[in-house]
Amino acid sequence: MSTTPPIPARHAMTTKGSNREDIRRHNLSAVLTLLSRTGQMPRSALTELTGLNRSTISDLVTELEDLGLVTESEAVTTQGVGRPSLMVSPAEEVVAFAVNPDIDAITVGVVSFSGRVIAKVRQTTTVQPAATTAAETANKLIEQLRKDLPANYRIAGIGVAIPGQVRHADGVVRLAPHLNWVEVPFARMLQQLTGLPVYIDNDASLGSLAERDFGAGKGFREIIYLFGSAGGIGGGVIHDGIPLRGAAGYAGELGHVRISDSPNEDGSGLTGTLESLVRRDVLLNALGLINADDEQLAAALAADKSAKVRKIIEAQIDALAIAVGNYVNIFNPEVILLAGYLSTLFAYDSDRLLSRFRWSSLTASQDRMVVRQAALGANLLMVGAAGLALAPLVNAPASTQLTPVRSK
Amino acid sequence: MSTTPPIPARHAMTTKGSNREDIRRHNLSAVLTLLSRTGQMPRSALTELTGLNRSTISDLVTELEDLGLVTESEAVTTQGVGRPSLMVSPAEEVVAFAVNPDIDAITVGVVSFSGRVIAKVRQTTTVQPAATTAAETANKLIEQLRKDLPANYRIAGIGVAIPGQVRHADGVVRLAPHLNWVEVPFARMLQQLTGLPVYIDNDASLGSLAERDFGAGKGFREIIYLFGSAGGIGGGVIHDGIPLRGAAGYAGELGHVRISDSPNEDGSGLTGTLESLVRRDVLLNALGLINADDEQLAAALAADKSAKVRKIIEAQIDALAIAVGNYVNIFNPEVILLAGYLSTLFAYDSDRLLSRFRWSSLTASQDRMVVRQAALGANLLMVGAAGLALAPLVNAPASTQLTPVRSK
DNA sequence: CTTTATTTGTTGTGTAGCAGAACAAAAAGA
DNA sequence: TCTTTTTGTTCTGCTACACAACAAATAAAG
Repeated sequence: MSTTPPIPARHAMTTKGSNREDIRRHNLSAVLTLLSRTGQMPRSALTELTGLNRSTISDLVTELEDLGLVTESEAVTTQGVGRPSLMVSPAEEVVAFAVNPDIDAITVGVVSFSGRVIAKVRQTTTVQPAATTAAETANKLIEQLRKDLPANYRIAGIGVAIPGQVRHADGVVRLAPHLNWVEVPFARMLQQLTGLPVYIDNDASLGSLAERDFGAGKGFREIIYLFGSAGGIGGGVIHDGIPLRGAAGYAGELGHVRISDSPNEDGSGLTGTLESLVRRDVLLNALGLINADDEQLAAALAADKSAKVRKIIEAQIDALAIAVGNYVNIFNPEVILLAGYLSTLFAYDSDRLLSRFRWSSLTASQDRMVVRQAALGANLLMVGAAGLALAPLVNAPASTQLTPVRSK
Repeated sequence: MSTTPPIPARHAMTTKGSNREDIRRHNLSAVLTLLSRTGQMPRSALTELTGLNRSTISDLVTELEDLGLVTESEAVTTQGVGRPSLMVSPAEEVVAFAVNPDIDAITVGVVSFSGRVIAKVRQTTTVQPAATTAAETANKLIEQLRKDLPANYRIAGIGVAIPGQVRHADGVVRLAPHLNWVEVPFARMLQQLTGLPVYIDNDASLGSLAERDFGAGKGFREIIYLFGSAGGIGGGVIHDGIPLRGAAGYAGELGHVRISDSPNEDGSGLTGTLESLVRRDVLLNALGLINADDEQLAAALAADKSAKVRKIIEAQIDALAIAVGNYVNIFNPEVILLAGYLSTLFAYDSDRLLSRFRWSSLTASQDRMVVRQAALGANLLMVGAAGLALAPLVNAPASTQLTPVRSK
């Protein structure tokens, strides 16, 4: 008998039964997931990673090939004794559109199955686009991108990243403060314009997914993602490799968590929250900048040696450290990813952040935990949003419909 | 085509393949899970709830019966047209021991598979029992209870609820402040004494599980559980029906989250945390009580009308409201369960708590969310700890070994 | 009281999908 | 050139589920 059996990973799961079809779907999905994460992989690696039999993998890959989702090719490099294994690659012709409406611009991209951004267009807008305008602009940009795609490409759908709260039952934007959208059925609007299936979620949540699959969170299963932008602070939580969504999809509002008695208000009117204390605009102001991206900000920061600026930034780092400590206590993550403005703060004085944070969380929870800067840059939301639209395909390869580029 | 396809529940799961055995295990587990939660159930209900075929359920139930895990009996009450369905019940002879070492006493119980506490003994101790003493006492009590069990009973194992942080990789108590245990391999110690498999976890986490299965959290999949005791404030998070454990098992330290600039220290030396502001002992003191259980406290509270006491308790309610608001923003739960001392606070002035909390969390996240008092009383930890020990059996009914009461 | 409709348990058959074995193919090394 | 190693292919077998046919047990209708 084993000394101390490990606590079972899943204490209780679903009480739904499963049958042969579920197995097949799960195995097809497992293979396709591996391929979409790594780009390409020999068949022998698939057998090893899935634990399935060679003959089964052969069968699965054949089915995926028939579905047009993967291609097989002779191995170019051989790495050892024995017959070389066939290389399996995700089909480049399967793509998804990514849409990101924001205050100043609407960005639309085409992203391939393997996470490569094929094309991207950005249309700047006048202040605060109305939802209908945004949907029409997005539709126009999608049509434009669609024209340039080869005829044999197929589309999984559209993924939308929203700077706000999205109800995932029906894809309605519950509240997006900066866009001034309230209860906007954006998914439905865009679906009706484009005829494509539309998937929608909060931007920070999608960012955390992209980082998990292709960025600094690769290989981790417990991730806290904190993203600072001009609009405020958003968050995403990955638990056991899966995003935490909550009852309606609003989970992960890590910026709106109260950590102080300060009367400062954040973008949602809550006082003493992380977002109310860590403010990009305050720092820009102190540096005499009006509009600057994160690179320009970092440069200005490196140049400025004034005590005033240092004081501001240190106060913000201290606030961030408290929040990070809180999330370590709550989630016991493997890694905390700081993105955007928060990444800049971390880079400015990581020692201060780390030492303060160690002071404000339980020591046990800090075991082997790391704080990191996020890795993905400008294409973050494109990859994340497209990943959302591609998820149904990856989860159920055989039963997901794809739309040809040229509609009949 | 559907208008707006719902966001897939699981964005990405494991990349391990599955085979026929996995199906069988999953289905046996699904049936047994349903039975252990509801006590008993007709076969027809099992077919409906699992979605499996009648003949398959017949097969599964037969196997579980052969394993001695369930019994079938003629339905007593008939409720409608048609042939009455056979009633399936979890076997009463399958039990687990529950152990809960605390400052003042060690409690051990026998809990049946269906969540019934068959017997319970409590041995008071002198201050702060050393781990070895606690293990020996627990072993003695287990032997005592074991003697009284009928010979045909079988034991799944021992579940231990620890008031502290438990590393779930090896069952070591990382830190239990009130017991003054540091890096104690309690699971291994108890396993060596008893010869039974030992499972161990944090007490509040186990409390949340018990409430999910048998208490106020029944039927919910997104639960925040906050428990106030003499020792401090613990928490448990249930996400998608599964407890949130984090990288090492320390997740859910909801009492040690900083919500204020106050210099008050909590039991772990962190300042401004929920636990530092919501203190049972402070209230007891103000009421002139030395040692009182929650009932006595509530009674004293009802009798006392002094402004001083009201002020103390209102400050604590306000602090609790902030924390509750934070957790709503972070987790977007369906229900928040307040247990122990926090339940008393809630009962004292629920309106104040609710209105304050609504003020400190995002409105969207409050949609259809409820705050409730926990339902389980004194047997909470017994049921939770036993559930932990029974989990492997429920998850893999066919391949889990049970130990006979009389060892050969 | 008999007949009918309804629901459930039982039994036998069909089948999808995975494992495993045997064999062939393609590489490296002796 | 021969051996060893690794992988792909093909065939067989088995398991576990769905489905259909039938039997059993009830309530309702006549």
